[in-house]
Parts: sequence; C-alpha cells; structure tokens
Amino acid sequence: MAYRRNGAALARSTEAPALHPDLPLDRILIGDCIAELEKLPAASVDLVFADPPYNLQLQGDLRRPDQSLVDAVDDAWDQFESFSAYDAFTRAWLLQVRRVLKPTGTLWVIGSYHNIFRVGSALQDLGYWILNDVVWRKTNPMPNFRGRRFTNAHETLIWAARGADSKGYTFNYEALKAGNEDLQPRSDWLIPICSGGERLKGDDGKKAHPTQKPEALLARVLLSASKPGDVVLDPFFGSGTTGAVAKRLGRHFVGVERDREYAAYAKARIDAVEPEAHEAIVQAPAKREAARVAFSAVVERGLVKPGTRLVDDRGRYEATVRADGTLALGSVVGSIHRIGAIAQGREACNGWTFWHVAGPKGLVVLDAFRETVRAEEKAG
Amino acid sequence: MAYRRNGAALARSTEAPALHPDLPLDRILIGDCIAELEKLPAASVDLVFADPPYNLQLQGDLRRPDQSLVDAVDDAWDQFESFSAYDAFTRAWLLQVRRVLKPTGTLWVIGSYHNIFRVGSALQDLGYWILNDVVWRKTNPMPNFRGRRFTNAHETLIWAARGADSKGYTFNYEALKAGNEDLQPRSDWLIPICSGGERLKGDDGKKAHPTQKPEALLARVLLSASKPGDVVLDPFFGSGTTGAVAKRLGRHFVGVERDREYAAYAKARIDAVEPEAHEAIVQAPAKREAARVAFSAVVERGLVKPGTRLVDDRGRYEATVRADGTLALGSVVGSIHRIGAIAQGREACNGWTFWHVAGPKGLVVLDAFRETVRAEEKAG
DNA sequence: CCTACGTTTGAATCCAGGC
DNA sequence: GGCCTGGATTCAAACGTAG
Repeated sequence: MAYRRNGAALARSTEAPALHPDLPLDRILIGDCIAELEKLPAASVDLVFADPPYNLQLQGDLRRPDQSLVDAVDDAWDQFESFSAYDAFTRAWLLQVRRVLKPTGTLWVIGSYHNIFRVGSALQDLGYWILNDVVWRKTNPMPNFRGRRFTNAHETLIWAARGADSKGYTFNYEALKAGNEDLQPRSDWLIPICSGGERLKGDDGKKAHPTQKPEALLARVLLSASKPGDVVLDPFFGSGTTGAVAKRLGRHFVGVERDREYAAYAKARIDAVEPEAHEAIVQAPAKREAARVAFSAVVERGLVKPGTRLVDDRGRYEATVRADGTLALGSVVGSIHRIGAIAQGREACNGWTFWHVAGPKGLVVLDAFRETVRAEEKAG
Repeated sequence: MAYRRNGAALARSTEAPALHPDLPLDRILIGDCIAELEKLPAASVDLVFADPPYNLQLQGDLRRPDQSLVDAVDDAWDQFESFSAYDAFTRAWLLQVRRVLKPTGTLWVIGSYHNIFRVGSALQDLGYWILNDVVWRKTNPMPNFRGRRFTNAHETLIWAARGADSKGYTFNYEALKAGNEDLQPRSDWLIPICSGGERLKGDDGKKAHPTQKPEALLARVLLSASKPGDVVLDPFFGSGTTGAVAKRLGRHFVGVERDREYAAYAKARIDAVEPEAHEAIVQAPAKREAARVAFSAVVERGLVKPGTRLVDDRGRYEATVRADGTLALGSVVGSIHRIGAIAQGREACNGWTFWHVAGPKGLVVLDAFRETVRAEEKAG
C-alpha cells in the first residue's frame, strides 16, 4: 500500500537519511493502531515513541480505589483474563512496531506500574533488547490524597533495540553530555508535567486529552535517540505531542490515532508549530563519527618523520616511527595502538593520545597531527 | 515443622504484635529459598523484603577508559537458562511468600530492568496488588564507560499487598511526612550505593558479597512499612543487610540464604549490631537533593529558545543556543562552559554567569533562568 | 594535625567497520 | 557471517600516601 508523500516537510539534515517512498510522512492515520501499522512498509522507521493505554479494568480500579470496587475484582480468574487480554493487545502492537523499525531503529514506551511490567515482559519475550529503563521524575505530581501510599511521582520509559544483536542505533551521547553540565546523561529525568498554556483545552475549557505528555519529555527522547530528518512513529498519537516536537526539531512523524477528535486537536496543534532554525538542530558531529586517519598518512605528509622517537607523557616508554607508519619497540613492530598496549603490558591503548613527539616547546601529542591531516582533507 | 524460639530478641513495641510460635525468629535459615519458605507457618510474617537474582546477561568483559577491568556479577546463582526458567523460579518463591504473609502483610522486591518486568508481571499474575513502584536513585552509580547508553543510575522496587482486597497494611505516613520536611513521601528515593566502611570485606580485602544493599535503603523500607516488633522475612538474605537494619530498628527478622559463606558474614555482622534506643526509632530525615540544573533543562522548558544568541556582559563574544542545550560558536559545539572557555581562550569558564540573553530591559544572565528551574523543582 | 592528589571501585545486558 | 583491529570511553566517594 502506497501513500502520497506530503512534500511540505523535507528533511533538512545534511545527512539526508533514506526515506522510504511508501511512508505517509507527517500525517496522522486515523484508525485502529494495529491495522494501520500493518499497512506501513517494513524496516522504514527510525524511532518509535509509544504511550499505550492502560487496561480498562485496571484504570477503573485506579480511579476509584474504594474498597467495594476492589472487592469486585477479587477474582483471580477474572484478573488473569483482563491481564491476558492486555498482554495479547500489547504483543500485537509490539510485533508490528518491530516489523516497521529499521535494523538500527529503537523503541520508547512509557507507562506506570499498572502496565509497564506487562509491556517490559512482552518486549523481552518478542526479542527486543532493552537498552535502558528511564525514570521520568515529575516536579509537580498529583499528591496522594488519602496518605496510604507514596505519592506517585514518576513514570517509567523503556528504551529498546530490535534485538540483542542490534548495532548502530542513534544515541547522541556527546550532545547530551554537553547539555548536562558536561556530565554523562543519567537514567533519571526531572521534568514537569504538562500544564498551563501547553495543555490543550477544548471549547469547554476542559483538557482535550486526559494524558497529554509534556513536550519537554518528547524533546529529550527525540534529541537523545534520533537525528534530524529521521522518521518518528507514534502508534498512540493522542494529542500529538510527538508530532509537534518532531516538527519543531526537524524530524518527520507518522501518527496513528483511533479517535477522530483527538486527531483533529493534534492536527491543528501541529499545524501551528514553527520549526526551529536549521542551525539550532543540525547534528553536531560526534568524535566517533570523525573521518578516520591512518598514522601512515601523518608520516607520508612529513608531519612526523621516520626515525622520530615517541614517548608517553611521563617519559616512561619510548618507541621509534618507521616509514610505513608502524612503530618499533625494540624488535617488536606494530601499530601505534598495539605498541602502546605492549609497552604498558595492557590489552589495549589509544596510540593517538598515548604517544608524543618531543618538540621545542615540550611534548606534542600525536592527536594534534591527526587534527592537522583532518583539517587539510577538509580544505582540500 | 516447628522452630525453637530465640528468646534473645524480644519485641520492644508497646503494640506487642502477635508473634507466631513456630517462627524461627532472628535466625538465618541455610538452604534453598523455596524449600525453607515451605517450612514456615502460613500468615505469620508482617513484611517481606526480597532481593532476588537479577538474571544479568553479560556478554564479554567490560573495561573502564583506563583499561581496568570491571568486577562483574558473574556468579552462578545469577545465571538462568532462559526467561521462562527465570519466570518459573520467580513464581515459585512469590507463591511461597504470599502464603507466609499475614493478610495485612506487604512485599517489597528490588530489581533492575533485567528482571523487574518479569517480577512485576508475575506478581500481578499471582494476585498480588501493587501499591507503588519506587525508584532508588543512586547518588553515585557506576558510569556508562562506552557512552552508548544512559548511565544506569537507578533500581526499581515494587511494593505490593497480598491482594486487591488487602486491608490494614502498615504505612507510616505521618512519620514519613514529618521526616520529609512536612512533604508527602514520594516514589523516588535518593540514596548512595553501599560503599566505604559499611561494605563487608573478606580477609583478602575484597567485597564479601557482590550486591550488598545500603542500610539506608532497608531502613527506609522498614520505617515506611513495618512497626517495631514486626517480623521481616528476607528470602535472599545475602550479606544480611535486612537483618542488620531490622535488629537496629527493633524488628524481628527471618533470613533464608543458600550460601554458607554469605550466611556466616551476615551472622557476624548482625551480632555486632547495637539496637537503637526505643525512642530513637523514628524516620531519619530525607537527604536533601542536590539542586544541580542542566542547561538542557532550561531549553527544554522553553525559558531560552533554540536559536537565541548569547553574549557576554560586554558584548565581546557571541554564541547560539541549540535545541539540545549545547552552544554553537562558529562550527564548534559544546556545553555553555566549554564554549565560554573557548571563546575567551581560557581553560575553564562558568557558563551560567558568563553568558547573557539580550532582553527588552537589557542583558539577563543565564543564572537567572537556572534559578527559575530550581524554583519550579522546589515547588513540586 | 590538615590538605592535596592519586588510586580504586561500583547489579553493566557498554563498538563499529573492514576484510 | 566471523574475525581482526582501530581507537573511543567515566563519576562520585572512599581511601592511601605525600608533604
């Protein structure tokens, strides 16, 4: 089944990820989640964010925790039936999501203790590989009125890859670290609930959707695990927070929503979103994605001459540069990395940061010469 | 099957809870968890704390950036053939625990994303009724050394009653609130991992148990959900943290541990514990949480928009805010601190006080926005 | 005695690309 | 697909030693 491409929103990334031609980009598909997912092409989506519903019976219990109602579901068989139905539903949509995910794609699901254990177990049973569970801590949760439990001040997100052997998933580690006081990002996030002007209201002034998620939460997810131009699928689109944030951050979205009223709210909301300036969202190149430079190229260009003696920063070890870009340590010859490792008696070593050349102003680390080569290649 | 009562430890509560005559109070039962639980009388235990195997599935070894090897939890007791084997084990011990719990009793289980979804699902399937999931946030978790995931900075506890119709369980709401600056106790707890003098060491100076839990965590559990004189059962006793804290806080314990060496460590540890004076058994005040704010949180909350141009107080330097909370200075991207340092050609810089936003009434220092975030968080 | 600095360590499912 | 190798990657807290 083919969809006509919505040409309005184009990938603005210089990386230009491959977009599947049959994806209904930047649109809300109205219909049953599983039926609509079945129409989407396999291996076409970079990221999935899912905020699935609770089991209805559980939701009723949660809203009215008085004893008479609790007594009514004191039937183990009845409970099993309801959990079982929820599990079947969960497996069905998880299976479809797994089909449409690219091999490098990942899934985020959010839930509370009512359903997240079912979802997590189903994920694992279907072969997904959990990368993290993440806790959304709410600055302003609803208090516990009766004082019989802890205030429910968090929800749980699960981040998972398609399988244990999945490689190459997107995780914008360096950007996240730079935005977090230069500390690596943790699995606990502190974010306010959605309220105030961000909360969609109907004509009656009441909230348009009961469980609207804050844009800050979706922004954290998309900035963590997607690139500009990526396709983000939300099978439970609701009020369209995923779409609004995707548009703002230069990602494509595909939304599925059963309720026409919710979908209408979502469409109007997204239409009003102004995308961020291109410069504010382009991907900063991560160090691990920088162009590879061979040490032989450094030697070939005469930046380091054959015969040069290299030392570590404290002068404990010493090796000699050979014309072919290898190092010699006594009679042992190998790469800058292998010789660095052997010199220290270790398994591994990054030769670029370990070895130095003694210059007129002191030691110069090899990495500086690599940067010179990279700059030359960029200019050339 | 009857056990002789250990008369040394007596309930010192004025409430004098009924103690079952066949309980082996304040003792460690050595043997298989399920077999030992089967010997205990039904409906005799007030609280269960369980720290079951996590079923970690570690691939190769893991090294820190300095190449040192991480001491992994690779013990045989943590290995299971499959998820279904783990599930069967989980159901078996949960079933026995449910049998020995009093009608008013509750269960706490701790786990990580490797196992907690299995445990939570099994709980629900067996008819337990979840009261809360609680997040133990670690002040000092082990970092993620490869930068490929979020730092795993928390573990999850599930607090559950025997069933949906359970009434009269213990929750010391007033004491918890009084100990928390008169705020309701929340479902996220900030507690350091067990290290330093509290960590049990063998004669060789190495840790006696790979996963010893902090006493502060157990104290929070026991003070929340038990009374002095209550019986606390731990089916995976390990290094005996539950027993040590129970004795200190005037609760009885029953421990089950398969490993004789662990049990010996636990017994010696508990023997050395001095119980608190009766008057002192109150809730310890919660640790004040660090008010560290990330610049990404300022951007996420819309206080500073992506694309905003920042300047220093004299307008000499200029940088652009990006959606992920980093700054761009020409083609260089980094944290507010790094970019501030690079702009000035210095080693370091406090970006919060260096950078300003040009507003209608002049420059506004970034620090002002940080204060806004702190105020929001405090209000929550 | 205190301060400074280096070393060690913690429940972890921790790489990607080329041949 | 399997093997090999280049080379990227860490934070808080406790403890030991030097000065």
